[in-house]
Amino acid sequence: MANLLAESLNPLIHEPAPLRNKIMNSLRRAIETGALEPGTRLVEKDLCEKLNVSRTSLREALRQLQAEGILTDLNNRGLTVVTVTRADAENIYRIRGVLEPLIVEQFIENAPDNEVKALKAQSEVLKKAYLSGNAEEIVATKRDFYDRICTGARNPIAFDLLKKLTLLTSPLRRSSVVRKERRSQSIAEIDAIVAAIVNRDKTAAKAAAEKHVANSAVSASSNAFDAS
Amino acid sequence: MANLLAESLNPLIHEPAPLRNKIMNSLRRAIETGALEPGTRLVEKDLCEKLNVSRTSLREALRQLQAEGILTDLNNRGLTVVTVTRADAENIYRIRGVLEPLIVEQFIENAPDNEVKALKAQSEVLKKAYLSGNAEEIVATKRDFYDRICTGARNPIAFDLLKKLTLLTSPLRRSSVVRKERRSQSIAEIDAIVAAIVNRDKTAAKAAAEKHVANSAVSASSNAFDAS
DNA sequence: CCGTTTTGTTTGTATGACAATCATCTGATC
DNA sequence: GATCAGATGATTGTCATACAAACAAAACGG
Repeated sequence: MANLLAESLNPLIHEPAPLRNKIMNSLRRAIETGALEPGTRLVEKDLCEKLNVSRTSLREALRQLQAEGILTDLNNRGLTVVTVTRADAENIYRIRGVLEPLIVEQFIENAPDNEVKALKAQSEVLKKAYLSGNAEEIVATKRDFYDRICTGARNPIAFDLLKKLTLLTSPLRRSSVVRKERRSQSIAEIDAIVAAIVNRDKTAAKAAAEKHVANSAVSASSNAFDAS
Repeated sequence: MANLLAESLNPLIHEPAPLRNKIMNSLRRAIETGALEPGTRLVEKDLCEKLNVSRTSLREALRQLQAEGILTDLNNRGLTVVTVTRADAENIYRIRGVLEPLIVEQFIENAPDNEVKALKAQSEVLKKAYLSGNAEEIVATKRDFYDRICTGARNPIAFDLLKKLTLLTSPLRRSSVVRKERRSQSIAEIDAIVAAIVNRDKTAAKAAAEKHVANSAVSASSNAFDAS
């Protein structure tokens, strides 16, 4: 019980993170969850009051998010949550379509056996999560899965890029996890990736990763743009 | 003469860009040219005095550059110009090795004939620049060449990523242009890319682009890390 | 109803202030 | 002379306030 308590308190106690980082995380999460929809205008004074921070700190956080591409400049009239057009989405998925195979390739090159094993285990957890139906659990588990691959690939720069890119399309993907057909498809695709990784088969793994991205793309895209 | 004068004054006259953007550009250029070497600590007060700006604006610019990865956090002790390790450099070139072929592919898909023609023309200019020997001219011309490809590819997001990635490795590449062997090699590689593009041959163009990145990688890497 | 002026809102920039943190120097003690 | 504690200083993090500039919307006059 002491463990549980410590675990739940640790993140909050004596958080030495600069305030602007907390602000960034807060805003990022809000965008990720849809609390801040694309196109929403961000008025500094309002945010200051809601977050209870000074304009100075808030603006620094905004600049950082702006540089990440999540917020976009609106003339001289402040910032808005970026609206990802269909063309943007296609471009993002094209990029992911080459970055994720690269990550998988580097995972095969650099990850020791125990990490491969752990990845396989995590893929089983993910499979169960897909079947269980809990959307939040799916998202969390999938994130863990991806983190393992990216960390194992020993390419933090690509990891960073992918995080930013996926955040950009999070508004598109939000409702996409729910669809049952896509779920079983995802399971098969992930199985293929993991299987190829276990065999240390780069070509197959890259192909599987690319296919997975391509399918995610049509799923997210049809979800966000075709629906009327 | 009026033209020359206007050209050199234009960037300064009535620039409605926010001050922080000017600061960013100034710092970026300083890093690019080596005036600010990797590892240099950035002290806010000093920079304020040198640039004649307030700490508020400066800090916002710093946050933005930090988000771009050019500046890195040093504990709680301010910012430094990022030092690209050998591993980092390899990773960056791996990423460029998949992004640049993608861009070339999208150029073939999306660029109209007149842009292809203009690109070919620009490649001739670049070739001449390589032979002339003027380092600054080479860099400027090459940048123009790249800009054309990236713009023609209609993928501004990838363009943006590439700009940031290449800026990161600019300290490595700086002395690399000078070497004569690399120059003639570059000419051949770029010719191959352009030729494939003119033929609208995706496979060949991607292969040529990948090869070009790979060769740049060994050149920059041997230059920066192997030399003692 | 349209064009102009006024007003209000919001961002951009600057200044001054203070707390917190970390580095370095200093001095006392053994 | 070495080591440790405390004093000192430099630097960042955060805040409140102020004002100019740009822009939007409302008010006004024709």
